[in-house]
Amino acid sequence: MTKINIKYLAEKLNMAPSTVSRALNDSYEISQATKDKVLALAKELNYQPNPYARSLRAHKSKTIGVIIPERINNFFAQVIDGIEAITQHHGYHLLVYNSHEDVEQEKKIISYLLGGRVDAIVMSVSSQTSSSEHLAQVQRQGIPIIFFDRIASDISTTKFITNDYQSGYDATQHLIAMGCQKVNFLLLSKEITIGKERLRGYLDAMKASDLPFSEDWIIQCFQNEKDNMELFKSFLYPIDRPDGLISSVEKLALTAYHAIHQSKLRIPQDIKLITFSNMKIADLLNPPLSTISQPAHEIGRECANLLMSNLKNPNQIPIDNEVITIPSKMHIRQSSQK
Amino acid sequence: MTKINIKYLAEKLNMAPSTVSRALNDSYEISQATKDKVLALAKELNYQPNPYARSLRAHKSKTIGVIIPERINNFFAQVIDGIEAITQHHGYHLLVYNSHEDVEQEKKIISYLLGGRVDAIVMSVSSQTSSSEHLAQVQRQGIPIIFFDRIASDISTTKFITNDYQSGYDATQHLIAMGCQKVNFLLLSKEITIGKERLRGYLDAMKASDLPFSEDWIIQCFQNEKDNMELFKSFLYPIDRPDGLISSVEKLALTAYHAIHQSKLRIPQDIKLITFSNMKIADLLNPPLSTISQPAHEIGRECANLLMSNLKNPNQIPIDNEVITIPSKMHIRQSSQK
DNA sequence: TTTAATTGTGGAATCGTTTCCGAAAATTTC
DNA sequence: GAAATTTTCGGAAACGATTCCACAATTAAA
Repeated sequence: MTKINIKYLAEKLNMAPSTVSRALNDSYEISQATKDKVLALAKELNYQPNPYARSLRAHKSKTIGVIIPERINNFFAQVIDGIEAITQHHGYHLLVYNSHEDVEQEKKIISYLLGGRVDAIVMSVSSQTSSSEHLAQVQRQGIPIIFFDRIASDISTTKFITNDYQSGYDATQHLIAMGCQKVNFLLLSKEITIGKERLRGYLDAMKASDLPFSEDWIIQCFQNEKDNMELFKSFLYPIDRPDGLISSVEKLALTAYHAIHQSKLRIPQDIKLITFSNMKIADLLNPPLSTISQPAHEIGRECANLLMSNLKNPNQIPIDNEVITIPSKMHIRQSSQK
Repeated sequence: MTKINIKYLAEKLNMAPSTVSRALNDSYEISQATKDKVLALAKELNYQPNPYARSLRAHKSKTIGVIIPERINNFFAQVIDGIEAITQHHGYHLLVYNSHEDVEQEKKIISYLLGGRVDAIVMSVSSQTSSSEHLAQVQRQGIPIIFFDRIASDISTTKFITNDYQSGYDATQHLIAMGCQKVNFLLLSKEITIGKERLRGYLDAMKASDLPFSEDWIIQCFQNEKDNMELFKSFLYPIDRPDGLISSVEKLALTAYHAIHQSKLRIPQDIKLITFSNMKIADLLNPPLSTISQPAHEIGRECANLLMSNLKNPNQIPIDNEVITIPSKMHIRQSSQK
């Protein structure tokens, strides 16, 4: 099978490669007659330009790198769908990577992307990520990078988050209003910003209430599900167990559901629960699960829109250093009601 | 910012670019002394090879195209995780596309990939896909393509599926054993092979039983959730409603759950239900949902392993035309029991 | 000591596309 | 009808890495 490239077309047409290239790109310098001939043959032979030759020449890859900490997660899947919805129209492709909540993995992925494989990166950092040196390096290479949800605060760029503080506050207040006396907060890791913000909302709401509070109501959870199961059971059995739980991520809430069921406790009679989650079927759970859902698709679209307009601009304007908040929605269901 | 490429390194080191290249690639022709010098400078300046120059030269992109019909779906997410687990070790990158169950979209994606952007494609076809001409074109271009789950039977390549027929048969038999007299089958679309196979299993199990059967027990569903909700309610209200449901895809089962709840029917007392699904939290639903779960991660790994060994081989050996079956597992939960 | 083999390196071509630079050919202007 | 444009196209360089080919320099063999 002979490869059909511009040179081949040029020979067939008895023209110079430059002419063929210009005709294919609809250059004003080429006569309509020539264009027609070239386009006709190109279509007939089903010519497809080599993207790598183009990228090499143009120093643009027309691809965006997307790094997420977890793939089996509705939130991230929706965000990627949102990104793709926009980038597709601009002819961009998506290179998607899963860091599995592992900094080392994240660094490795970043290093792959440093050679110019992508024109920009949009990512949500892993829960382990504390230092952001590897992310700063990306910027030094001149590759635009933006964050969503789990952001690296010390990198100067635009970050898209939801109103994590307010949601944490509201969720806590809601549980208290429903009669909870001892609301615990399930935290995946202290490193990630959203965890911090959501926690801050929880803490302020606790302070604003007349209820007692103890530091050990903040439950520092593990990455591992089994460890968490042990942990949860251990604080569910005692007589002074919590009567309300706020989970900062979906995964922990589901493990909590399992743990509570196994402990023969009833939701919401014995313990009420609300979680941050984009699960679609929260209302099908037993009992229906109260959630705070993030506008995932919109976040993805906003990320992509920002990048597209930045990349379209030939003069490398740095991306604004700002945090854009897109509000979440609280869905009160049975799991957190009286 | 000056770009650090081989030529730049060569100048700094007073060597020829060819020497630098060979040193970086640890060629046997280069002395250790030279290698050391080159590697040292490369590390110091954090040299990153340009992947596009490489791809252009080598006619290899080190990227795999992955096309799925739905991103917000545990099964496909797990498959991609499985693919990535393997390809990563071989230095391959994943370009992921969502066809949104739309053939036209699928064709468009395929056309993007025709220019040599990817070294191979692994995909699950959209439920609308009946003709496979666009897929045949990929092969004619010399790009290996393999399928999983939703396969294109008439394309000569390896396809990974689960024992759809057997699972459909077993699930039907299970419902009958639980006392169902009228088991309906929810089908997303007749076009897709898994739907067909699962349906065939259902039909054979029905035949093998002593129960009556009618063609209209096969419920042809829509893509749209609202339409399906109407449809489901319409057959749930009558007195001769089914007392058992098999759903060929997760989405339909969840809509059915909603419809059944709204119809004030009880699962499993009034109607039993089992579905093909890789949902992790089936046991948290109300009631816990019986599922047939596919070995998604393993399917992904198998796909990737096959491609990696095929791509490693320099002589373009065509991929075997065979169907490999990896068995699913049936998880009986409350929704389908007495 | 001469010849042959080995080792280490440089020069240049190549991958496929785009674009800068020129230069015919066609057209317009005076 | 000559000069000035404008239109249309070809040649060649460039992007960055790899590799074929050539050729010194060194070492081994005769």
